[in-house]
Amino acid sequence: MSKTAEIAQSYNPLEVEEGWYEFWTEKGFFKADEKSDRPPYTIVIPPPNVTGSLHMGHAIFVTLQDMLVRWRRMQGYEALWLPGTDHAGIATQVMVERKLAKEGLSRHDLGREKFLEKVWEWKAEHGGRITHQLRQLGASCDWDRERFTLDEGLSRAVREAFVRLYEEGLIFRAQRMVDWDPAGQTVLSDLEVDREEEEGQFWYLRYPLTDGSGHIVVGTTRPETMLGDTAVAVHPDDERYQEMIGKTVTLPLVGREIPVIADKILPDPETGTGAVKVTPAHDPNDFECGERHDLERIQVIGLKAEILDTAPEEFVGLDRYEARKLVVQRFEEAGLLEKTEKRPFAPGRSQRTGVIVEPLPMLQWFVQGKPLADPAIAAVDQGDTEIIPGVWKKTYDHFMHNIRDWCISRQLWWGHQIPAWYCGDCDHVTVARQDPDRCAGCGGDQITQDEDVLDTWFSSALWPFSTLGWPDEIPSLEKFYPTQVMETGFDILFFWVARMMMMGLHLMDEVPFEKVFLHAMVRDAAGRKMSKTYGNVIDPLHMIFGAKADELDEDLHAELLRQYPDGVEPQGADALRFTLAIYAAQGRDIKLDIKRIEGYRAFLNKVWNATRFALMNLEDYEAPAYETYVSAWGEESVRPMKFEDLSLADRWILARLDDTVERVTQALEEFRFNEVAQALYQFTWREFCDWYIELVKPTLYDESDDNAPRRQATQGTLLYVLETILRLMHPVCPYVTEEIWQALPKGEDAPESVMITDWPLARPQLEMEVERGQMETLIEVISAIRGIRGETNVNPGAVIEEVLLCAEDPAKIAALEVGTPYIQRLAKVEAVRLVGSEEFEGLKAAAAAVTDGVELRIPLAGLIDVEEERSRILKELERVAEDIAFVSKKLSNQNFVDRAPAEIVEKERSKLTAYEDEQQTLQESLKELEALEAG
RNA sequence: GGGCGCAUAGCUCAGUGGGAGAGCGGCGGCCUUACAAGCCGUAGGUCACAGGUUCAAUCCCUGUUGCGCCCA
Repeated sequence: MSKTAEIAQSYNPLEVEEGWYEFWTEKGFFKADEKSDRPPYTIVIPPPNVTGSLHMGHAIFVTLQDMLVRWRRMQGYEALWLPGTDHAGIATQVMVERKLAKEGLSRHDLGREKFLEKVWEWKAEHGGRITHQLRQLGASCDWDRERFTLDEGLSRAVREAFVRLYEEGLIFRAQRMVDWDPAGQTVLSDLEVDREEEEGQFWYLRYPLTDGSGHIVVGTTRPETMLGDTAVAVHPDDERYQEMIGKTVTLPLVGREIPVIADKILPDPETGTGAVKVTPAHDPNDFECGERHDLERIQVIGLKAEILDTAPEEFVGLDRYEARKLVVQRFEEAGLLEKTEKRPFAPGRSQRTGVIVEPLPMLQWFVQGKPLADPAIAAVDQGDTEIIPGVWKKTYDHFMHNIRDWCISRQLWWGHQIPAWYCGDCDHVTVARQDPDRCAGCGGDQITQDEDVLDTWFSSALWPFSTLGWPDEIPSLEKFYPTQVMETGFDILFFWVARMMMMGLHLMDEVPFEKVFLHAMVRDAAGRKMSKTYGNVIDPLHMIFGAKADELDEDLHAELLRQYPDGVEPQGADALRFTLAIYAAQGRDIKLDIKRIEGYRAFLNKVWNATRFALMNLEDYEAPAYETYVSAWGEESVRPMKFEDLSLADRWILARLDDTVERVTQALEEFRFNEVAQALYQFTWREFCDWYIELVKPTLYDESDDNAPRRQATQGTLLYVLETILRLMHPVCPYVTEEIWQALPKGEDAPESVMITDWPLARPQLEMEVERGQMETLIEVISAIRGIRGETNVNPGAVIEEVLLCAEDPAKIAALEVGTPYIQRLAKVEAVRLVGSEEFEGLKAAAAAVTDGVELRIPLAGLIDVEEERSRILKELERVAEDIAFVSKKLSNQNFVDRAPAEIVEKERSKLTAYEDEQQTLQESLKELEALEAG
C-alpha cells in the first residue's frame, strides 16, 4: 500500500524538529539493555557542569557522539550513550555564594549544612537546564541512566576509590607547597593554574653584608616576599660572589641575619645580578632550595594574601600588593633600592577567579602520580587504548612521564567530603568506607571529619565505571565496561582523559575506553576563543532557534549583532550539527562561521525539495516490502526493482550510492566526521539532485503503458536512493531525516522510525563499472555543450538544432547511443547525431570541443556568436598547447622513460595523443571559423 | 627555555610521490512545472621561503621565517 504524505513547500527547521525527540523517547529507542546479546557500544558523556548552560563545546561533542551512537545503533550494536552531569565544585559554589552575597550573606553565616541545602536547591532549580539543552540538540542518550557526580551511588564510588588508594599508600596527606587561590579560598592543582606572560616589574634590592664589607644585590618580581627571606643564593661557580659565600647579610626592614649560600639550581648567573633572595615559604623553587639547605621557612603571607605577624609590625595586615608598595618605599628611603626595570613575567593565575595564586606550604591530600601513570602509559603504547588523532599521544606521553602528585583536597563545601577523621586524643587518621564513630587508632570518640572536599576531577576520573554501578558488580558494568569510545575536547586531555586512564586501570584493571577521539576547539570566524571579552560568543541555541536582536546580549554577542543587527534566523539543530560535523577535521581549530550554518540549512532545504519531487512522482507507486531495502540485494527476489528494467541513470546512481555508503561508513569507522558530511553533501546535491533527478524526469513524466516497467524501475530507484540517503544522513541530522523518512511511501513491514532501521550496506556484488564510465562520459559531453552555450552567448532558453558526436571507443559510442535522450534534455539539443570523423570534414562553421575521447561539433546556425566561439577556441588552444608542452617535456626525459613505472609512462603517452587530437580538432574548427568570417 | 603542531584560491579548509580540490565569496546568464535557501556557466593558486632525496616533490628529509597550542 502506498501512503504518500504531503510535505510543506519549503524546509522549516523549527517545524520539522518539533516533536520527534519526544517520539523517540516515548518509544524507548534510546534505551540500552544490559541483558541484550548484541555487542555493546558504549560512550559515556563528558559530564557538563550541572549548573552551566550550553555552549559550542557541548554542541560539538553532542554532534560527534550522537553520530557515533546512532550509527552503531543502526548497525545492530547495543548502543549506550550514558548521560550525566558534574557537580563542578568551585564553579557552582561560587555561583551560590554570589547569590548569597546579594542578600548580604556569606556561606559562613549559614554554616555548612544550611549552605549545602542552598546549593542543592540551586541545583534543583538550574540543574535541569543543561540536560534539557542537550536534548534539544537531539542527543540520543539513555536518560534512565542519567548520573550526577554527587549521586549516592557515585559518592560511594568516590569513597571506595579514596579508601582503597589510601590503603595502598597512593593517597597520602602531606605538608607541601601548593597553589592557593586567595579569592577562591582554596588550594588548586597544578592544572588549574594558568601561566601567561604579562608585563611586569623587576626590582633590584641591596642586602647589606652583616660584616659591613658591602652589599649584595638581589632581583625580584615580588619584593614583599623579602619579609620572609631566609637566605640569599648564588651559583657556586659565579666568580662575582665567591668571597661572599658563607657570609651573612642583614635583611633590611626585618633585621634578620641570613646566610649567603651556594646553590647550583636556583640562581641563574645569566639572569639579573645572579644572586637571588630565597623565600622558602612563598615560592616553589625557593621551597626546594630550602629543603636542600635546610633553611628556615617563615610564612609571612596568609590565606587572604595578607601580611602575617611574622613580619615587622608596620606591614602586618596589609594586602600583599599594599605591602609591596611599602617595602619598595622603605628600600628607597633607605637607599637600598638599586634600580627597577620592566620585565615580562608569567604569574600563576587561578583558572577560576583569575587572581594570582599564592604558593604556600600547606597540609593537603595528594594522589601519587607516577605509580598510576606508568600503567596508563603502557596501555597506550600497547594499543589497549588508541588516541585519535595520533599526534595527541605525544602530548599524553609527555604529561604522563612528567606527572606530579595531584593535590586533591579543596577548601570548599560543595563536593565529596574527604573520608578522613582526625582524633582528638591521638594522632591517628581514620580513613573509612563507612562513617566511623570511633578512632581506629585509640578507640576514642573524639573524632572529627576532614572539612575539605575532593577535587571534582577526582570523581570525574571514576566516571566511566562509577556511572555503570561500580563498586558493585552489576550487569551493566559487565556489559558496558570498558567503553568503546571517549570523545572529548583536547583541552581536558590531562584533567580528565589521563586521570580516567589511571583510575580505570588501577581500580578496574582494564582501560576505561578502547579509543579516545579528541576534537578541536570551536572558535569564532577569526580564530579567537569565544569569550565575553571579545564579545564573539555564538550560542548554539541562538543558531537553532534564532534570536531577535533584543534577545542578544550586547557584551557576549557584540560580534553577532554587528554581523546581524536584526538578530539571527533559526537554522535548526540539524543544520548546526551538519556544520559542526563538516568542520570537525582532525586536529584543527574550528573557526565557526555562521554563513556556513546557513549554507547547510540550504542543503537540508535541497534534500527537502528533492523529497517533494520524489513524492510528486511516486503518487502511483506501490512501495515494495521494506525488507528488500535492507537485505543486501543479493537475490533477485529480494531486490526492490528488476535489474533489467533499470535505465543507465538508475544503474549509475545506484553504483554511486554504493560508493557513498562505503565512503560514509569507512569515514565513521575512522572518526573522519568531516568526510562523512562531505560525502553526503557531495552525493546528495551534486549527483543525486543535479544529475540523477534531471536525467530521470522524462522517464517519470512518460505515463504511457509502454514506459510502465521503465518508469516503475526509476520510481523504485528514486525512492530507494532517497531512502538510503536518509538512513546515511540520520546520524548527522536526526530530525529532518526522520520527518522526511516518515513521509516516504513504505512497505507494511517498515520499522516505525528511521533511527531503528538498519545501516545501509554496500552491494559489491552489483558492480556497475561500465555504467559508471558511460555516465561519466555523458556528463562530460553534456558539460562541454553547456560550456559552449555559456561562453558563446547562446540564449539559455534556445534549443540547439543539432550536435554531432564522434568517438572511437565502442564503450563510448554505446554510452552516447544510450545517452542521447539525456544529452537532448540536459544540453537542450534537438538532434544528436553520432557520426564518423570524416563527416566533420565537410562541416563548415561549427563550434567544437573534445572531451573524454569524444569529439563534438555544433553547427553555428545563427545561434552561436562566431566571435565568442573564436576566442573560446583560442583560449582552449592555448591551454592544450601548454598541456602538450608539459607532457612532451616529461616524455623526452630519458630518465623518466627508463625509470618511471611502465604504466605511468604509458599513461603520459596516451595523454599526449589525446591532447594532440584535441589540438588538431580545435585548429580545424578555428580555420573554418576564420574562413567563414573572411567569406 | 622545552615540546607539539600549522603555513594550499579573496575567506574557511580538505587532500595526494606522478600535471592542485571543496564550500562560501566574486563575475556572467537564467523565475527551466522539487527547490531563487534555486539552476547553468566562469575566473581565481611558483601549495610560506631556501636547500636536499627522487626519473618525478605541494606531499619525504634539513634549515629559515611567520603563526598557534601545551609544558616549565
